[in-house]
Amino acid sequence: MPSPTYQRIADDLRAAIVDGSLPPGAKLPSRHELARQYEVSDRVAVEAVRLLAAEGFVEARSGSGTYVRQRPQQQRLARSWYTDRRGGSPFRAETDAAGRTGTWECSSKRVAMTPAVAERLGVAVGDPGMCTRYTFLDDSEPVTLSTSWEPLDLTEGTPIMFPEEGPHAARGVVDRMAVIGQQITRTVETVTARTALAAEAEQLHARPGGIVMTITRVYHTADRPVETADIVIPVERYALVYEVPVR
Amino acid sequence: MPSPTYQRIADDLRAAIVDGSLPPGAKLPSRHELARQYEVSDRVAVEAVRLLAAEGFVEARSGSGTYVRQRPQQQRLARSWYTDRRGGSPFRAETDAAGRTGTWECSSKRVAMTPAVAERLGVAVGDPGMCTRYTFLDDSEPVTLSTSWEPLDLTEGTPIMFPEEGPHAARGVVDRMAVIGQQITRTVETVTARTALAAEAEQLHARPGGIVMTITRVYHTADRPVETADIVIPVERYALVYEVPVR
DNA sequence: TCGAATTTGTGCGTATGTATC
DNA sequence: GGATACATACGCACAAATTCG
Repeated sequence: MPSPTYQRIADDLRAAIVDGSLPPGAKLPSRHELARQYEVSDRVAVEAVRLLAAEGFVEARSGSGTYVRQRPQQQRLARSWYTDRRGGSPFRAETDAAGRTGTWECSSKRVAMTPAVAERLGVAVGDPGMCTRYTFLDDSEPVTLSTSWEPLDLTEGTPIMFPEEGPHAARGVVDRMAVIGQQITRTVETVTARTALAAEAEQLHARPGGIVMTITRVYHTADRPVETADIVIPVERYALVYEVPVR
Repeated sequence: MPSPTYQRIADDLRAAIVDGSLPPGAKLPSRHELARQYEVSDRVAVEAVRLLAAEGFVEARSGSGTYVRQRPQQQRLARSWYTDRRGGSPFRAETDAAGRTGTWECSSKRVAMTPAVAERLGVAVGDPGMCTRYTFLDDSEPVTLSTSWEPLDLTEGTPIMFPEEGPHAARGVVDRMAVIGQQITRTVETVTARTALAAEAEQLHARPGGIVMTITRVYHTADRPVETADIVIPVERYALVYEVPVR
């Protein structure tokens, strides 16, 4: 079976973009022009271009034209073994090093552990936990969403019970846990990717349908998991960098 | 400005899928049904469903219906500090541990270093290099593509010049470089994600437009970078797991 | 086995609105 | 303001796959 026409047109244009004959910023033929060249109806050309837009290869500007997307300079988000060496939060250390201004907003509330989170933390479903939602901002632009859970059987009644209140606020998890004698020794990060949900796209000022990477992070002491988080990062603006010692 | 209707319909369905009211395998209303429910034309319902299909939430079967996709069990691809402790290739160690059968195909050729690769390896553009393309198979299913470059000023004339020939074939890069006295001490992996190119989708037996993670890997000795690779992994089947010591 | 009904995939022509130049 | 270009929407038509009596 032959590919449908709109696929064939999209394939032609995609190939031209990938091999550089349509460089970033170049303007695609208008859909009238495409329809004429391929001898198809206007609508078919629309479908072809819409497909490329959904794939992120081009960006349509109403009234102006459709252009090959500039791949915006990705910032690097280091997640290496050495990032937590100094005090403060890893995110702040990151942006400071790059000469940018990292801030965040958050809110915490008590929750009952859901099955997925309970399993990661090795606690029972329904156990009490502290759930904190963060939005990280880089020069006022939202760049990362994070939802974290800590088991209250560890932190209840301690000065670090609320991650962002009291004398130990705004430090990283590693430092905060150290205050109550929990020495975090390792973190396991599971990285995958998917398209952004509508709510996430809005919060991150990202394209709806844009790709996000998700990190499922679990901090461990020698004895047990003590914190877990779901982290959402738009691929448009950030790449993850892992530096790993060998042997 | 209000969202277009087809977006609103897609948002409703997407939310229902994410919160579980439309579980994996569930059948979506047909486009006639959707058009009736939302009091829109047939075409608008088609666009809404097409959007969800492009995002990978649903799968349409012609003549039957449109169904919420089963998320196939993601395999985990460990990229931790300890993976290279034993001999052989990391990929083989991985599949062996999971009780599966890892094999691969590859071909090597001499190339002149391109600017992007030359920069990673700290050599001059146009310097001679050995470029090897791998397709990794897991129980005969292609799961990872990798293109690797090694500078020939290091390996020319040595027994490891061709990665997959001679007495040291089919070992990992770390072991092979050790043969010529290059002790690899660390690797830097930059992780990002994008939609698959048509050729990649075909090679990986993946959905065209499906999401792949890409890893740009550089192996370093204490002195210099000695190998770099571009690795492409379909998100459908694999998640990356980084285990990172803290402090 | 056949055929009718259903459902998706694709395509055409048209219309209206809005953004850009 | 006018020409151009994209965004959305309507309605219709037919092919191909599937389902089911």
